[in-house]
Amino acid sequence: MSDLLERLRARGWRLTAQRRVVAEVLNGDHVHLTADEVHARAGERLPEISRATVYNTLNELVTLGEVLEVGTDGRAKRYDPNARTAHQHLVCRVCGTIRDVHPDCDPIAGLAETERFGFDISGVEVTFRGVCPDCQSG
Amino acid sequence: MSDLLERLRARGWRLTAQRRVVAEVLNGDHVHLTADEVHARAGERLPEISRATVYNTLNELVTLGEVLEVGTDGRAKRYDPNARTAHQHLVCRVCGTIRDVHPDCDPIAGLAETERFGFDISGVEVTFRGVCPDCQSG
DNA sequence: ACCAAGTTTGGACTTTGTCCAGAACAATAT
DNA sequence: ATATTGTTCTGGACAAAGTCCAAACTTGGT
Repeated sequence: MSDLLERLRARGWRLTAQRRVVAEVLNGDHVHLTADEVHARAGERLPEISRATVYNTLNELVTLGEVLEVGTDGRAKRYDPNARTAHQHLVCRVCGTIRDVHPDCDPIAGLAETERFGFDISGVEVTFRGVCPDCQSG
Repeated sequence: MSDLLERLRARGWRLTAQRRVVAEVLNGDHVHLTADEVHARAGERLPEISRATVYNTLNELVTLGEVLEVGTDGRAKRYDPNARTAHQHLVCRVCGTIRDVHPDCDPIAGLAETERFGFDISGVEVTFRGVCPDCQSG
């Protein structure tokens, strides 16, 4: 459960009609829409919303840390509202479906000191690649 | 050492002048050029090479499995000739520098059966994010 | 030398995303 | 209620990254 609106309201973020529909459209589990999909779905509820506003809002949400940008495998960025629980992604090589998965352990711990090249490491992204059940039969 | 040309010759890949310069330009350790950088450098040696050819060649190399596409954090894709040794990437959040790092263990093993959603998993990409020594002083 | 197959070219096109100036919209003060 | 001020939204122009395509060119085999 990600309750994005809840969190935004709690932060005192100015909630306009446009921002509300963007947040509503993004909310949920295993949701990973592209900016264009967000624009299309937001447009169903608020026909006049502009692409620029969708992009601006998504970027603000990312900056706030309430939404994650994920797994551009060459195509458009996708946005994941589930930014509060550490998780990784499992992506179907055929159809592009994304599932959230939850690691047992912290992958940062697996990186030896000698392999850090003096970097100050702040995060890690793990993307598992595979073929989903639907695409295996094809 | 990645010896890309060596490997390509061994596979009997038709080695034209254009393909040769692309492969030469890519060769090395910790090399992660964008398609545009490859085009620019290839152009120094073979001025008439076209962008389309560079893209075609890079995509073929990726398909062959001799080169990896990496870490488009919103910017252009980068190409890594070191596709034969399992390794992961460490990316500077400030300047975008990429270093290759070598994990101790196979991260796929860390994904529980119940978290696989029926996928047939074939690979994993791990990207560590941080700030490199040069950018820490800034 | 000729043919067939594979490669390269350059330009047009598509997709994804940013930028900007002006219009519209809150929220607050008068 | 009205004016003021700062923020947000809009739509269109723009830019970057990459794909597509038909025509021209190479290459290897006979």
